Amino acid sequence: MPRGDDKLSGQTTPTINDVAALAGVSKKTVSRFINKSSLMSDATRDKVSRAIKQLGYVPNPQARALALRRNFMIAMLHDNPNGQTVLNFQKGVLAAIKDSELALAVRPVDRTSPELLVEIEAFLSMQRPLGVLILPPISERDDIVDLCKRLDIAYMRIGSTALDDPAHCVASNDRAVVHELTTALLAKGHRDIGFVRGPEGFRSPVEREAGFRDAFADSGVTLDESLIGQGNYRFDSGLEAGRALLGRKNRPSAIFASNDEMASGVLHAAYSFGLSVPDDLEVVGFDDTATASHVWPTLTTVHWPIEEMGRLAAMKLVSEFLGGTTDEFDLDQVVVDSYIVERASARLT
Amino acid sequence: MPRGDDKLSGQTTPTINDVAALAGVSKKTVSRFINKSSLMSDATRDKVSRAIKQLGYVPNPQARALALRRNFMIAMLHDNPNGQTVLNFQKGVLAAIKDSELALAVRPVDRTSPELLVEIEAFLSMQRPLGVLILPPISERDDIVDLCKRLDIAYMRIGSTALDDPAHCVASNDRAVVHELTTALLAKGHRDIGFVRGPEGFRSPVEREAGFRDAFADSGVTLDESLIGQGNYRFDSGLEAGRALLGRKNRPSAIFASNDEMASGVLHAAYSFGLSVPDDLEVVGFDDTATASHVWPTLTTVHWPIEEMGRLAAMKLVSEFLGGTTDEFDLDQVVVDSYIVERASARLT
DNA sequence: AGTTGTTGTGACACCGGTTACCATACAGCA
DNA sequence: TGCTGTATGGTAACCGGTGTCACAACAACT
Repeated sequence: MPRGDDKLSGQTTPTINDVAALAGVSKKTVSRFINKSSLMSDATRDKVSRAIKQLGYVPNPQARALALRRNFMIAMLHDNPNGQTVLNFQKGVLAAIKDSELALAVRPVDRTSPELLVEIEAFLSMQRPLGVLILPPISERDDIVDLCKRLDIAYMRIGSTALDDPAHCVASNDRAVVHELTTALLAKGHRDIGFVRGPEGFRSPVEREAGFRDAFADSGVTLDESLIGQGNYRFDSGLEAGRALLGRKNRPSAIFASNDEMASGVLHAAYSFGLSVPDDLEVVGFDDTATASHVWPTLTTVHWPIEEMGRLAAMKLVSEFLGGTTDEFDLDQVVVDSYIVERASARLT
Repeated sequence: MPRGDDKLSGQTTPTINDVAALAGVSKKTVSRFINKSSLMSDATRDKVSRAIKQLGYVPNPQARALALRRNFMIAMLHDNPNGQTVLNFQKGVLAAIKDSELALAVRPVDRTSPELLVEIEAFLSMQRPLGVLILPPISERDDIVDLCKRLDIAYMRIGSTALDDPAHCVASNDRAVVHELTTALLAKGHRDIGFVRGPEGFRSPVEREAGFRDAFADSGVTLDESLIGQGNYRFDSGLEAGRALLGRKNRPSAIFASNDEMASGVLHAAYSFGLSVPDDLEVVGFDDTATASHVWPTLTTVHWPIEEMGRLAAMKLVSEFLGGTTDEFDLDQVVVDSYIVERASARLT
């Protein structure tokens, strides 16, 4: 006579109780095993391990979430600064957590909304992620970080410069690489180099601009301030700034745009003036998004390692909870190096 | 003498018990209210409602997840077919669930992996989302859909043509719009029109190609099969196919690439042959991603309403659980219309 | 040998909801 | 008035884990 359970045995997933019963221990002991408690005898560990394997037991994340008051997921908080960028970052994060049981929740926000903090708090206290990855530019906002601390949610800030102690941030060295690139342009003989700045009020544009200015200072070349144009990281702003720069009586011989999208805009501006790139004008960008290799001519740019940063940030965040898999990563690492990618829009050598 | 609770009153979030106590009812009654049970007197409903408002009570999703065996999130399953596309879809989904308490989990998979189904099953049974949005091309796989049914997880398939009953799919009318576009090219006098096909084995490329062929048939023009090149939706394949087409003795006067990325590749091919677009060659793409407006000349393309599809799909999926907010949407809608966007790479009028 | 300290294990309450089932109150009916 | 039926509310068990704490076993001390 079949037991009630039997007809469902294929459907029903084993619980911690089943494992405990099979191993002949209490559920607490199984829980200890799952959480890698050191207070266990090898004999017990073995019994439990065998039972788990035999039943194909997998702990229920919802139950753990309730008991631990944390969901088994990490969240990405961003302000949609650049579509491609977010996607690349996301790719890195997903690569890092692929083999874990974690999910990735994506949460875009609007930094101009007065409700920003309230919305983020609602999201975080609702979903209670294990940790949050905060992308630039909102990674610079201390109020959001304070919120995470108050809610006791781990966080990782992504920036163009270190924003916090090493345990809580991952950064790129924008300033240094822009310095390098600008120096190369100066060494090539360019004197009138236009610069298209990113949006005001955030650090990444400031860093990139600082690298540009540093290079002039270090090379002893005077920077013509009127060659610095304002943009907002978007295509149209690059087009506009490019038109303004190229419309001058003595137009620049090279233009550095703070990101690829604006650099594409500059290319369009150049074409609309009938200029040929790189013969009449050299153009460089920053980010190395797909756009950089799809425009014509292909963009000489800086590879911004946003995907690697995503992977590193996720690893650092997750290592607190999962432990172990830190082999291939130095979790104290903060800076991921950018590097120059030379393509057709500017020859640097 | 302060009670123990008091010093935490600002920190601790109210539970269903607090609401029940304040309203003077049992937690079951509060639960009934939350789940919109009809078996309640107006007086009780009012008491509970007031208490909830007063305490600012929000049901704990983790607890509900455990009891209901469903997590309050929806998942996006995709095979990273095109970065920009996934991002745009994601945008639509997020717009749809913005005001709900749902989270969006993103889960890329590798359709060539032999472990595909196992991985998806692990993910779904682990996270137990309310529903899954399946993007093309894996939306075409019935085994994944069967898996969802078996796990009792709602699903929504996204495709270039209806893939299921109206309750479970959202589609675009690729075939019709390609027909329209091709017809316009033919009407303009083009006879040798190159076509760059998408990857083999999936429906969307087939649909787009079918629209192309239909237009020739309906216009009574003979299609030169050798003008059909194979691509895989990626830039490089467009470049290669473009080179092949343009290297022929009698090169085509227009090329239709099945997506924008390949169309960009075709543009590069044209430049490498010293051809001017649109004067020597007209090029059209498909998707209307950011790339289309960033390349030079800007691409005449088809706006593929992937963002709108994301919004619609999410609304349809979520409406089953949340009810209500269906005002602005026709939830039986399956097809979202694409339309032609005329830019500089081809003039159609 | 008796005391202390350390380590491994289990009993039980708890996380914050939902569901099954039972207990009322009250209306309609004979 | 008593009986039944239907609303409504309450109780306890449950979802599947984790935390606290008591306790047993055993080694290392006086």
